[in-house]
Amino acid sequence: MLQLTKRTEYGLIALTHLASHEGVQSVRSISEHYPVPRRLLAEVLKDLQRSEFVESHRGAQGGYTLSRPATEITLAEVVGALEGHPSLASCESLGAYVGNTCNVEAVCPIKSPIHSLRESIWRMLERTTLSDLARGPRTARLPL
Amino acid sequence: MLQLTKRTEYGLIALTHLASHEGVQSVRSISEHYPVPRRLLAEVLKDLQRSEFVESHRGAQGGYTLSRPATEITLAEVVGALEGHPSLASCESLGAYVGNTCNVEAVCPIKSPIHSLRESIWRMLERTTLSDLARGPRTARLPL
DNA sequence: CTCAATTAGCACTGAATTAGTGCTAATTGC
DNA sequence: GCAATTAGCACTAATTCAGTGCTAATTGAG
Repeated sequence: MLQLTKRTEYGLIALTHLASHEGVQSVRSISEHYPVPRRLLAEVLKDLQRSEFVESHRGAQGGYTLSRPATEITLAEVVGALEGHPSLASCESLGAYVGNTCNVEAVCPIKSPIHSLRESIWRMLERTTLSDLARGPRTARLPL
Repeated sequence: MLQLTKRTEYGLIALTHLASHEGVQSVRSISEHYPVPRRLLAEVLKDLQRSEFVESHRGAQGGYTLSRPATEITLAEVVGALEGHPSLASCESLGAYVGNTCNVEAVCPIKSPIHSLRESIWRMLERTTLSDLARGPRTARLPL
């Protein structure tokens, strides 16, 4: 289904929030701004900490901060960390195709085109940073 | 998971096959060329018939043909028909957002950017036709 | 006119993925 | 000490997806 998972979506929301709000932000304070299951948001932030997109501050008054400038965090990195690099079509990965070539008709007819499609999507994600998202819904003009 | 479903993949393979093979092609004859579950391919072709991408010819010697030139069938149409237009982020569809605006922070910080992301992917799909796929894996240079 | 090949329809099962929750421990400012 | 917070991990429930079973209708060929 050519679409991002909720986790990724929540992750992007959280990161964007961090990008546009100074200081340590707790899960509670972030979740108060968006209609998002707090608990799930917490899980995602833990993931983002493990992937080192954010730094965590434990204890009371704790929370998260971005560990890098928003201009240096690309959507490709975030999406890649939260849901892995997509293969778009299975013929790109393996299974039906042995030794990287279709085992019946020499080469899968759609393999390479689909591959370039994915590459293009990915390049788009690589060109878009958190600060592009943080610019806000009205002014945002993504570099696509 | 930013990736196409098997059904879509099979559909694209079938359509590409039809685009590069003259005359009526039965599910059997198509499936003999690719490592694809015949039965599932048949289901997908039925869908494609309902969406009027192909014309069916019933009875012995029956099968399918493209109902339009391959140059006029875009990936966007096919993907849209087989798996619906992706909303990418759930805040675009509904649920959390009432009346098209986020009910907590006026506007979701990622809504519009995610929206443009999706639009961009979609435009990419709209620029790619079946004949681009049918050009074959080696020569294919998608108009991206 | 019969038969085999084929599409049509539709429901179903099982697997995989995703969404979301429960619980407890560790940390830390106040 | 205590309340707020992150850490970790396991688990359930919901949804989506892949694939199959079965039967009817159609039609060209012999």
